[in-house]
Order: sequence, then structure tokens, then C-alpha cells
Amino acid sequence: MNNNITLSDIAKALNLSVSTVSRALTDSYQIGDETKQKVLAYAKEHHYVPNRMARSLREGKSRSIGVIVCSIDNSFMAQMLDGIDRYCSERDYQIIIMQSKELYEQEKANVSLLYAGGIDGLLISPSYQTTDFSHLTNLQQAGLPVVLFDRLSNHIETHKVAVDNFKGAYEATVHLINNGYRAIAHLNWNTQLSVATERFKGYQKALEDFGIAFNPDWVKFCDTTNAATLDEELATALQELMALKQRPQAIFTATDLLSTKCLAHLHQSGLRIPDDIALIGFSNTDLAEVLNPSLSTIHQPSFEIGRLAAQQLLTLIADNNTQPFETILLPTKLQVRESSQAKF
Amino acid sequence: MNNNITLSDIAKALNLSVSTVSRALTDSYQIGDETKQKVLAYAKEHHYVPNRMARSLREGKSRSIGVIVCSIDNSFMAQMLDGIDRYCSERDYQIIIMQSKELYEQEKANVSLLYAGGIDGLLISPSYQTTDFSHLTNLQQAGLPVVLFDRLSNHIETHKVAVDNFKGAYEATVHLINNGYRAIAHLNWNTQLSVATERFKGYQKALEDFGIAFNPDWVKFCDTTNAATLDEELATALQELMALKQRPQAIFTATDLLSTKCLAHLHQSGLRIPDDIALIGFSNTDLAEVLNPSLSTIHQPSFEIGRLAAQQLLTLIADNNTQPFETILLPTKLQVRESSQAKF
DNA sequence: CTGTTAGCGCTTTCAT
DNA sequence: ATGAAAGCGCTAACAG
Repeated sequence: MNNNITLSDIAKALNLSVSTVSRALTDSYQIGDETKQKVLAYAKEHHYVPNRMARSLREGKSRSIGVIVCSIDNSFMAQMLDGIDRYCSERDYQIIIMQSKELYEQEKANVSLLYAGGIDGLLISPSYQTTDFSHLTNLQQAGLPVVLFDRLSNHIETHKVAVDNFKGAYEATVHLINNGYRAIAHLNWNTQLSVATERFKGYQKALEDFGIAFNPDWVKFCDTTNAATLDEELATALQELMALKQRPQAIFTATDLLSTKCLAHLHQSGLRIPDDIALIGFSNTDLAEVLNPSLSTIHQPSFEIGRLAAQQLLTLIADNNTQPFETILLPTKLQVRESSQAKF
Repeated sequence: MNNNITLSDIAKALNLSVSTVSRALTDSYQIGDETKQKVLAYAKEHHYVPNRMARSLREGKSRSIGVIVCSIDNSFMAQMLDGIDRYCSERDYQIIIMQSKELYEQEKANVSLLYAGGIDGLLISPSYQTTDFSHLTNLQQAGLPVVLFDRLSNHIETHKVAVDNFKGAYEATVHLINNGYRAIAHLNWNTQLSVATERFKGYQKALEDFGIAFNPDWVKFCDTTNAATLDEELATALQELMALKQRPQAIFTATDLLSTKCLAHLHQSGLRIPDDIALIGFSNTDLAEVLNPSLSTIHQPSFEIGRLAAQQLLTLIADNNTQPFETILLPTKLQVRESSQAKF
């Protein structure tokens, strides 16, 4: 820990009391301009920085928030964390990141640890396993503000920030339809979280709006949480799809991992994309452009999601958690590349 | 911040003094067994958890360390952070992660912020721009232990943890040689950090040991920090390589990004891998197996690097930074897949 | 406008 | 073996 100067050092040097110095530094109205300037100058000159621990102890706030995500190991998460980080560090709030690794038990453990560690609020993107939210409602009952981001759920009432997954999925599907594809398969994720259900609904609505009959054979759900088995599951799903008598001409994938892995698998099976089968999927990967072929994606404003979620939380903390619950949905962006080009 | 019970709550309930309770909980020898048990039981029952701020303030230590990395946005970093996180959280140390984004100025800003925030020590993997380490030696002079991990440099004397990059590169090159390749190109990163220089040296040494003349035309340095220009640079480099009259038959890439991007580029140019050109590279990507073709890699024990670095730092903190400087190099692992198969 | 004082929760002398 | 008291650095109620 650093050995910087303290308020009392400044007070002694300037022949003032500690409280005067404190007030001067917080720009209190009750301090004379002259004194204020003197204190500010001295503080700056000697690189005064308030002791975080002392302030926290005194204020009963730690100026730190917990952030729980499934895993920091993907660009989408990293981008959201970046947004959170930027907003918080600008306001002198520390973030403590923990990973649930998609495990409910791990998530509960994280929550306990963070709570014990004295966070002022929690930002969480729940694990795919999570269906019971009592560990979060407990937190709320203890007076701690909780903001859900990215992955939402109707099983808990709280503040929420994510994208409009329904609309994003709808647009992706419509894009395929407009490019001449009618037989459109859908790969999704085997979870109850909004990211999955909303995207499925968007897909269905688009088909409906364009008078295309919904075919349950064209929809497959995979467990994307287990990298080891995902490849098998995906291979099986694709095989089944391609073996159908009414073979799909395009696929809309609902998650980052499904999108990239699907591209790889189709490639390996020797299928030409988009000639044999077109592909578009939710993904924020930086490699979309450089994949072979380049991958059409539904892109999410990840940085902004993180930023907004952090903003929500910090506002709640400042307002003593009195704001009414609110759900913010940001728009997605369709990025058309080679993998979903129209057939000639 | 949580409103848990405090020492004084326990003291009151048990009719003891605060100091007795404190000592009982830290298992002091000077407390009777009976009292100790009573206190421990009560504490457990009421979920007592020490107030971090109070303890920090008192001890002059924050029980938090700073971690600076280029970016959390890749699996290798995420894995190392995982190792750091595991070791620290088991010991009730918090980590504060900051990203330099490969920018020297950003890195300096991070260091200042962390120092002001009252960290007990710093774990850093320097940005590629960093050649001046005075911001770190300043920290050392202020008494703060600093541990370099992953990316080392000879320009600063401190504790260091990484892999044996020289040996890893040597083995990769030898692997190619053993598989019948003699004309071996090398793609590296345009920086002074050990990760780059040591890998280059390993490549050269392998050639030398097998009596293969070093050909400077076969070595290209790219700026992997700028994703926007990397693709161009890489395309140019590969074009130049393939246009040589003595065309290389294999490539050894020195970084994660170079390895995956190189594979993509070669693919797009219609070259067959490994028939037209073989490829092996440093990479920890989980996708190595699923790439087309699967990518031979030199794998680093990322989790272990993080764990050891954290262990080093926490030991230094505990020992008041008195340990002599030490450099720990872990072994890499050669993972042979399709992209570097021997020609028939 | 400025100073005095108390207290956040903890550890650690110094007493007993 | 236990307790009393001080103090880490800060803020804020209270007093002038």
C-alpha cells in the first residue's frame, strides 16, 4: 500500500485543521476561496490522493462493485467489461470481476464472496444454469442494488440492460429471406435465458410475417457451455439438418460460439458457403471479416451495454437504490458479409 | 456495502472484549481453548466476516493487487488471469485488472491509478510499446513489489515468470525440420519484449543446429497490435514469402494472433496446408482443434504462469519485498496437429 | 468560515 | 488468559 501524504500532513503544513482541509478538497461551500486555493495547490503539489480504505470505512461504502460473468474469455465479454471498466474508473469505482463458468453453484459462491467483500452493488450476467434467482433477491433484500446485463430473465425483478434480441433475430432472419432463402434453419442455445428465448421468437416471427411455415425439424438446441461436447452436438445437429429431405438453405445461429463453430463445421464437411448453405449469426468476434468466408453477423453494442449497465448501477448506489426497476434494450446491428450473400 | 456483524457485536453477545474476540479469531496462542471455541462457533453461526476496509486501514495494506495486461480479450490472457484469480481469491486478496491496450501511455496511467488506489503489489505483462520501465522502477523505489509475467524484459530487474520461449521456439522449429521441412519461414512480432526476441533466437538456433543456413528473407516482423493493419501487413508478408524464388515450405509463427490469422490467410490464398505450406505457431486458442486444418501449436501453461506469478507477488508482499530477484521459466508443450504434418 | 470531536471496525501494544 | 485504549485516515455533526 502506498505511503502518500494524508489530510493531517496537509493540515499541519498549512496550519489548518484536518476538517478544513477535507472540506476544502471536497469543495465545500463553507470554505473561503483563499484557503481553498492554498489547500488545493498544496495537495496537487504533493500528489495527495485520498486513502480509499479510510474513506470507505468511514462512509460505509467500499466504492467497489462486483461483476459476475460466465467467463472473461471471449471478445464479447471483454468488450462489455471494457465498457463497465471505463465508466467505473472514471468515477473512482473499482470493479471486482468474477467468473461463474456457466455454473450455478459457482455463481452463488461468487455472490457470497463479493457480498462478504463489501461491494456496493452487483452487475451480473447470469450463468446458463441459473433458473433460481434467490441468491440475487437475497442481495436485494439486504439493500444491495443488482443490475442484470446481457442475459436477462423474467424470474427476477430488477434493473436490466441488454440488446433487443428479438428484433436482432428478426432482422437476421428477414435478411436471409430477402436474399432469397426460404428454408432457414435455426441453431440456438439450450437455456431459459432471454438471449435464447427472444432470439428464437424473433426467428419465428420473421417466418410468420413472410408466410413461411415454421418447421420444428429446422431448429436445433445445443449445449454451448461445454466446449468438449459442443463440437459433437453441433456435428450431429448439422448432419441431421443436411439429411432432411427438405434440406435448409440457410442457417441462423443464435450465439457467438455457435456461429463461428458452425462455420468451421460446414467448411469441414466440404459445403460451400453461401452457395450450398448460407449462414448468419449473432457474433461480436473480431475475426468475422477474416474468416473463410467472412461471416455475416448480428453485432451487439457490447461496450455500450457495459457502460449503461455500470451507469445504472452507480446511479442506484448514489440514489440509495430507490429508482424504480427499468429495462433498457439497445439495438443490434446487421453486418452483412459473404456468408449470407444471395444466390445468383 | 454489507451490514454484517462486527467484532464488537460478537464481544457484546459473548461478554468478552473486542480484542479477545479478535485474537480468538486469528487463533492467537494467548486465548483459552474454551473461549476460542465459543467465539469461533458464534462467528460461524452469525456469518461473521471481517470488514475489509477496517482491516486494510489498520494494517496499512489493502489486500489488493494490481494486474496490468495488454487486453483481457483473448483466451491466453483469460487463462493467465484465471490462474492469478484463483491463487489470490483463495488467500482473500483482491485483484484489480487494468488493460494497457498495448499503449505505453495507457500503461503508465494504469500504474498511477493502481498506485493511488493503494495496491500492495503489481503484476504486469508490459505493453508491446514499453521500452522505458521507469514507471515500474519508481514503484519499486516506493517499496512496492513488482512481478513481470508472460512478457519479460531485460531492461528492468525484478521478479519474473514466463515460459521458456527460446526452447519452445526451438522445439517447434525442430519439429518442422524433423517432418522434412528445410525451408522454414518465421513470422514474428515487432517488439523488443522477450516473447519476441527469445522465440526468434530459438528459431535461429534450431536452424543452426541442423545445419540449415539462416535466410533473412524468410523472416518477417509484423505489428500485431493494430488489428486493422495487421491483416494487410500479414498479407504482404505472406505474398513476399511465397514470391521468393526459394519459397519456404513451412512457417513458424511466434504469436497467437499471427498463428490463427496466418492460417486464415493461407487458406484464403487457396494454399493447401500442410501440402503447399506447413504451419506451426505459438497459440493457446481453444479453437486450434476445430480450425481448418487443425493447427499445430506450441502451447503455454497459461494458468500456471498466472498462478505462479501471483504466488511470487503474494510471497513478496508477505516478506516485505525482501526476496532476491528470481526468474521462473516454465516449459511449453508441443501440440502436433494437421497443419504441420510431414509431407509424403 | 474554521476547529473540535467522535467514530467507522480492526489489530496491537500495554496493562493486569 | 483477558481487557483497555490507541490509532490507521477520513467525514460530519456540533460548536463557535
